[in-house]
Amino acid sequence: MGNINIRALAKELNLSISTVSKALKDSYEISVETKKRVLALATELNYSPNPYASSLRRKKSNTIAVVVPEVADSFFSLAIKGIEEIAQEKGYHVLVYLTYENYIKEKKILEEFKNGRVDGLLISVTSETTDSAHISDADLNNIPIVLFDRVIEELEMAKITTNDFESSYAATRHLLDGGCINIFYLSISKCLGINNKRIEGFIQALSDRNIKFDDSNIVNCSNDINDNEHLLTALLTQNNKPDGIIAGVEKLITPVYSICKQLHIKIPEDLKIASFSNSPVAHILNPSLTTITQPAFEMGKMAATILFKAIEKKGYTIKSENAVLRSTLFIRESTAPAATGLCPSFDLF
Amino acid sequence: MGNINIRALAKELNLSISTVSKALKDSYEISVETKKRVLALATELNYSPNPYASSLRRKKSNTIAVVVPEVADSFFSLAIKGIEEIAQEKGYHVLVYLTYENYIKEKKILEEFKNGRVDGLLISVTSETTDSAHISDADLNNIPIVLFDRVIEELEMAKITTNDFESSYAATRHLLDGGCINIFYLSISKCLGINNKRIEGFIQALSDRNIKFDDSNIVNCSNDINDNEHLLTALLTQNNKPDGIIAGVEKLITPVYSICKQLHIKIPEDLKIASFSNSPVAHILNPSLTTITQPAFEMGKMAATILFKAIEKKGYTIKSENAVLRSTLFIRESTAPAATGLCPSFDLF
DNA sequence: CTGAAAGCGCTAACAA
DNA sequence: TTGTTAGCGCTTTCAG
Repeated sequence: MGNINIRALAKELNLSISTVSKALKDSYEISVETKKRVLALATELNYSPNPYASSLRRKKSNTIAVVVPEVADSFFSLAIKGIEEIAQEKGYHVLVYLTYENYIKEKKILEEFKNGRVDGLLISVTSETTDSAHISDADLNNIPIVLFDRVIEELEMAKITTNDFESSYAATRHLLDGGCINIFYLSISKCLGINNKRIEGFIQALSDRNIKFDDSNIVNCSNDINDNEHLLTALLTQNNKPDGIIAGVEKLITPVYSICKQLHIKIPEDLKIASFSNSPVAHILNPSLTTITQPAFEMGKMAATILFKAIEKKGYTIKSENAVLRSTLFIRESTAPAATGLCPSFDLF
Repeated sequence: MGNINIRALAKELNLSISTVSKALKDSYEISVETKKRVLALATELNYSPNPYASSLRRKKSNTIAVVVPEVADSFFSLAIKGIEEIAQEKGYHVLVYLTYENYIKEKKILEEFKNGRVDGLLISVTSETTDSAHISDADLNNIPIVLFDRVIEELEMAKITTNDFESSYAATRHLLDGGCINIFYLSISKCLGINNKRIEGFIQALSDRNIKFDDSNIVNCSNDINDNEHLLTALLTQNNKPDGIIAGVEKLITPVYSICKQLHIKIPEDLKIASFSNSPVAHILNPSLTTITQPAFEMGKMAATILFKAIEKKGYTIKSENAVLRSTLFIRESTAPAATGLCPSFDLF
């Protein structure tokens, strides 16, 4: 009934509590005979140890926390999947927290980790997060932390990222090669480091080709769908019309495509589009979408793997671990050069 | 430093442990003055209570578990989001477990809940799950359970589902109205109740129109992508070619669309397609996809809300709660009748 | 209004 | 090889 504990087993078997405890842990101190008896009764009575008693005593929760801005997004879903897979292998439990791109929420959530609730933390910060004191705080409590994807540069902690500058550069270059001369970058946040790197890659590619541009070529989108629709409609109807777009985040593709359809803007003839995206359906979109695809699942796995290195080896520091994985540019129809038909999709790198 | 506990506060303030404990809980027994002092020191020392000590003592974890087959899927992502939102409101923590459609894993995961780790469980079973003893077991441990989407009929527990029969019927009817006479249903599992209801709706719609069909009109897909590609290629090249497809699950759409492109099968002219799907990009696919869309986010919220009713009111039973939410049929280009252009999408019900 | 004390269920010294 | 015992940090009677 759940209320069967180690004491009940001990009583039933005429053994001491500690003997039972050790037997259940398969301790070498206990005779094979006794172990058998204990195990038999345990399974018979459907005994299951109370994890919190154990956590309290051992100061170990066997639980990790994953804090992400969003889950209904291919990147984060895949990352969580990677994390969960490793955690399951290691016998750990995974607490998932969503921040909804809200810094206050993120801060409040991290408060919960200063007290032994989790043995480690994996986090990808919100687009509002500039201050990182809340993360340092968690660090001060000696819980190992791995930042992934949306990291904070200044923090001296383990970081798993992708080659954002290079992949953004490559995508921009690809649009330029296709004949674009007025490309706009759709950004999600002014403060996100990862976003800035992507923007830098974008700008560098333009500079390298001596294409003129200014701040207005960077469009700051919001987290609100309606706002974005207005913003994007304005962008696509303004005088200085874009002939190319790089979307810094997957969720902007739906409104962009919809608006183009509405306004009869032809992709890729009138407008070429590439997006950072992990959507599995990019290649069956109309037209199929050129994407910069991050190895989300692998990032999750790697982040978790590094975290467990710190958790398992006490005192071992992972603070300088700094993996940069490579994204892949999948070239598809949405960026096909003029007068060409269907491009087969392929991996650029 | 995390090792600051209630005892340290008490010592510092020359108060007893219990007074401090009560003060922190804002108990009416404690003077305003004392409360102030306690709170002040607590914040100053960055005190945070140990959740597991509290859980152990109160036999309450303030944690719920969500067990789902998959997370890189729009339906489950959205459902998790709904659940997490409610949990956050209530101040609960959410443990997420993925079963990867593996019954053994599911069983092992549920084992963990017989001991107070969680105060409640939300589960959508794997496509392999036929036996439900593991779920009844968890129930016997008095932890409230809400089954959602992929439920097990036989279990007398709270269930949140959608009108699978009706929506499948409506989708099939829609294909028939569009002129299909040889529709195939792509199924994920022979044992899943939800799947069977969808199949029944499908069959009923065919029967009602006196369309002949047999078991071969139900194609059992696997969880392996490669297997499915072969299966679907075979289906689309066989003599008895389908002129309509209903996909019982979102992830089959990518291979179906790809194969059609490869084989130059025109959608919707040669083949009309409708799919159960929560993908946000259905309407920008090529061609845009007719979907039966479940209210995934709302289902998650409702499932969590019902769970909390049971958690919060001790002894209150939710076992007979049985909400059936309505899916929406979004009619789009992939099922457009011959010679018609673009259909605006609308809600059929 | 405050405090003493028992104990949630388990672990780990230490003793026997 | 087994048992005794002292907590982990908190909550909650019950006394004062």
